[in-house]
Amino acid sequence: MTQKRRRAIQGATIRDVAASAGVSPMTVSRVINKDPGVRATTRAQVEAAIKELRYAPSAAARSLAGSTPCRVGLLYDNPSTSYLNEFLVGALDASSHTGAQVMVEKCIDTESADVALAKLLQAGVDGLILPPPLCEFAQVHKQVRLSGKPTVAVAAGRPLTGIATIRIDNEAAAHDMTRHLLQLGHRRFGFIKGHPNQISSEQRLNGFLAAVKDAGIRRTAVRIEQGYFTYRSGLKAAEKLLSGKPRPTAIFAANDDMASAAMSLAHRLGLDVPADVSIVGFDDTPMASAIWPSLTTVHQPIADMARMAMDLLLEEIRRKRHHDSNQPGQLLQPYRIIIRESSGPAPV
Amino acid sequence: MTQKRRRAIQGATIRDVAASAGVSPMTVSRVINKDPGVRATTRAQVEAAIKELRYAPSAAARSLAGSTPCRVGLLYDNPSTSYLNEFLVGALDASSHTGAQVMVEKCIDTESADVALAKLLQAGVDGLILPPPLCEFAQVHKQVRLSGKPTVAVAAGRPLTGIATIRIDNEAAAHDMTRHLLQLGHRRFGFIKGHPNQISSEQRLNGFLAAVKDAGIRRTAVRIEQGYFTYRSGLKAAEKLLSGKPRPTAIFAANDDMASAAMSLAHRLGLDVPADVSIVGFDDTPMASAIWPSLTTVHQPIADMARMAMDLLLEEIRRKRHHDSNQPGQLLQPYRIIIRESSGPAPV
DNA sequence: CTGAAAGCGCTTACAG
DNA sequence: CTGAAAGCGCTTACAG
Repeated sequence: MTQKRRRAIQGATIRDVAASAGVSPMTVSRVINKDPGVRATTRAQVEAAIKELRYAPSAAARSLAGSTPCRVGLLYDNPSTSYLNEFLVGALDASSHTGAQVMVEKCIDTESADVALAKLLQAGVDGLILPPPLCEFAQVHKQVRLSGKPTVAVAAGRPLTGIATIRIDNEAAAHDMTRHLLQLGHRRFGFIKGHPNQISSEQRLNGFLAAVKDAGIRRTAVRIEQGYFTYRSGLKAAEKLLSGKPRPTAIFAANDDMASAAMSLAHRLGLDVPADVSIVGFDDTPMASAIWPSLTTVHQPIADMARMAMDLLLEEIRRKRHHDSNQPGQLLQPYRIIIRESSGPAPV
Repeated sequence: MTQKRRRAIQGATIRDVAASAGVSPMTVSRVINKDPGVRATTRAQVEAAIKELRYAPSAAARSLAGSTPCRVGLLYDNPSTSYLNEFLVGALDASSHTGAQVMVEKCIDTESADVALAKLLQAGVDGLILPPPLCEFAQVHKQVRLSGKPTVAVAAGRPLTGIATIRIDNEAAAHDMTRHLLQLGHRRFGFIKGHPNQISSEQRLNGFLAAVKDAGIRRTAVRIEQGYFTYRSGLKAAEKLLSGKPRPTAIFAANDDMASAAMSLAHRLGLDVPADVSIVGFDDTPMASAIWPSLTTVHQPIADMARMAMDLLLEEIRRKRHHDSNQPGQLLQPYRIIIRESSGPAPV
């Protein structure tokens, strides 16, 4: 070997990790690819070395060598810009770690979902990631199943057959949030529903209704308005709720965008939040802590869920490749109630 | 060789072309890379073979072998969630088209910018993309220059030596927007400045002041408050502006987040937008069309700028590799004034 | 002006 | 459960 090794600007390689962990490159490769046949202790050592060396597999090498799925299609159509923001950060991050090439397509309605999906499939994606609300459209499911491509649905309302999902327990979260309002003494409620095309909308409403019922509140003290997860729809719904007599002392919106709209309207009507009316949301997008007063809401780990979606998808692709016919993974993530400034004691 | 060659889904390889043209793979490589040192007749033979075999070089192999840059670091620290959203969509898209691996790091302040940058460099990125405001921090510039990595600054205030930039003419845009307000009859103005750590803040202010001055408006009819590009800072600034006597009839905020905050406050004070006060922003983030009334603002092609940043960066990396010492590219993008509902005739 | 050798960082296929 | 060998398709560095 008269030639010396070319520059090492590339950072750590699989060989460095192997040396550091005291195993062969082959074993490192197995860990990266989540091969189950690696002893737990070995895996831990390798993972530690990966972390320490900040090792990121080379996408080029993996795809050259042949195994890695390199293309992941991400199809989105999300009305909430802040939700999407979080999601993309997670997706981009996962893409950089896994070396997968994420191909993004946006669509505006169900019609264009068809076209966009076809486009992704033609580009040769190995699998698909569907953020809400696309992940809940029956038509999209059908097309996805037809394509035979492994798919992960994020924040789907419930487990889906043949499609992996990552979600939280929307009903329990809404129930907990409502209990928070009840504990503050609220007895007259307004609820702004999410888009009817998403199961989670229904689940959030159900959690709310169950908690209210458990507390012995009569249905007449509860007003429900339809929203569509957008700021604008929240504005309309809040208008109806706040002009009703008697006025609710607390409004629970099924996402942060609508809660924020409700707050804006309350201000325009000269109401103080939370002295006159408490307003709470759902998702804990960055907007929740940006606005004033800051929003009490349900925290959903959106970026993490996007990251996990990528990992789960790569796993599914491999499973399918090995003709493993188990049901796709179904991950349930934890949520948290975040109490900020927009909720307070009910006015006397 | 007991092992047989793996599937040939890839189509023709450089070896096939070489064999067909009766030369070595090396010569084919030279032709592909437009190396001038190849005899014309040889080149012609190779090109014919390439055509005949429909040969397309493998991106993965090229990048592995060393010619194509594969890793791009994206360091961000942006207070505006909607701006970032747009930016990431563009970055993710460009990443999928170029096949480059984008490694994302977030930092919270200048201190952590140091750490985050070091992290990216250690991960072996070939170049860096800096969205605002990082692209304007002197300390970040210094560190970037020290690293010697090709870098593209997006939406920097002005051309930077040694760093490629993509930007719009902030001053001209602010000037145009102010003319729009003047044409509507406004004569008393409030202006919410952007973060002082960004040159564009100053430029937007300057454009505004120049237009106001050109129109013969006295400085006493103009109130300027400091903001920091965040919703919260916009709220504070708007509070000062709207409580002043006489009240301005138009407020120009240096970005959409602050404009949106000003609108929220105006509503809280019982003012109608635009009947009592016109409010305009800058950036045209998705928020601008989400809120109500929708926001008149300056459209900046954020996602496109992120996409171009990626292309420009790959070019810079190649330039640097060939020791081409020209000044890095400086791209100026067009802007547009988008007139929506939040601006109207001055109250009489 | 052209080519033979070595290697990029990873994986598949095989062996133990 | 783990590893040694061969190879993915291309390029850099060297030699002629």
